[in-house]
Amino acid sequence: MESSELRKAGLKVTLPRVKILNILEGSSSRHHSAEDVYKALLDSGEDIGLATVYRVLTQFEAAGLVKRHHFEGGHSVFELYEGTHHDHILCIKCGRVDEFVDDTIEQRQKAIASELGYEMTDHSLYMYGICADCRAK
Amino acid sequence: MESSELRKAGLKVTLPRVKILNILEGSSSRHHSAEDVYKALLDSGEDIGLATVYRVLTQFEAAGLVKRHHFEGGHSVFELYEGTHHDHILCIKCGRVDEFVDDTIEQRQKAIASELGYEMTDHSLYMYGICADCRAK
DNA sequence: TCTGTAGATGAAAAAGCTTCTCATTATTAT
DNA sequence: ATAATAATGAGAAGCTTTTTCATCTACAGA
Ligand SMILES: [Mn+2]
Ligand SMILES: [Mn+2]
Ligand SMILES: [Zn+2]
Ligand SMILES: [Zn+2]
Repeated sequence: MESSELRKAGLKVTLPRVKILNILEGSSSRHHSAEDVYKALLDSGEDIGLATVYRVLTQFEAAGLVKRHHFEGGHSVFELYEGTHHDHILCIKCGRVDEFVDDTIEQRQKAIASELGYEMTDHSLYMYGICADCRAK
Repeated sequence: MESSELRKAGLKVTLPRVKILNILEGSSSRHHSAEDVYKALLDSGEDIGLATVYRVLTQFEAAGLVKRHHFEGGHSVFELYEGTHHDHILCIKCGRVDEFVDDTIEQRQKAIASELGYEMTDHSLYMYGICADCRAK
């Protein structure tokens, strides 16, 4: 149930927060812009402001419920955080997104940060290309 | 001489383009926002519009003279393209930027893209952390 | 060197995403 | 149920970037 997740995160259980969490959990796609979420709310008849969507997503991020990404093009996309890091590869033709984890890359990143004197706090790896479907024309 | 670089790129040799290239080539820092470049122009007494700065940087990118990056926070930064790819690690305290290349990571990226059925066209890896200086307080 | 024209520029407006403000409303502890 | 506190919605505003359009410039050709 969503209420407990929200309470656990120290957030009051309000209708906008429940509805937004519903959308993030119940959607077939995993990566949503704020606008996506807003439109889904409108479609399901909810009258929730765009400002609230941004506020709530930012709060969810701060609470660790969602992860924010900056895919090419600038604007933010959000996805439910399931406790494990992964990276992304995007099709520049159709927008398809695939996820992956590679231990070799993860380890090299740590090593490089350390060699350069950094204590790493975060990293983001995005790859762009043309997916098999799009290449098949 | 800058004029030949511009001509080689198929761009007319105009004062704004020469001045902007000067700034990119003659600056101690390698990574500049459009605003940075604009301020540098103002400081050197040039009266060049911000719109022109954006236009020229975008043209330079299209011509392969500069590479555009999207560091965390959304806005674009530009650097002269010297013919070789590299990745970046940024200090979240002081803004310091270090560059690196790691063949292991590059190869794994290619392999992963291929495993997932993609023909890779681009990739970007940014790491964030706290640099040695900033950790030393 | 002069000239015509395609292309470049500057100023201002507009676009697109995101945040802020503030009056109103909802939640929750008591 | 009440009071205190936090959340919401609408719209304004903020920021970076792009577009528009009238004016100006570079440069190929005469
Ligand atoms: Mn993902
Ligand atoms: Mn660089
Ligand atoms: Zn595709
Ligand atoms: Zn630092």
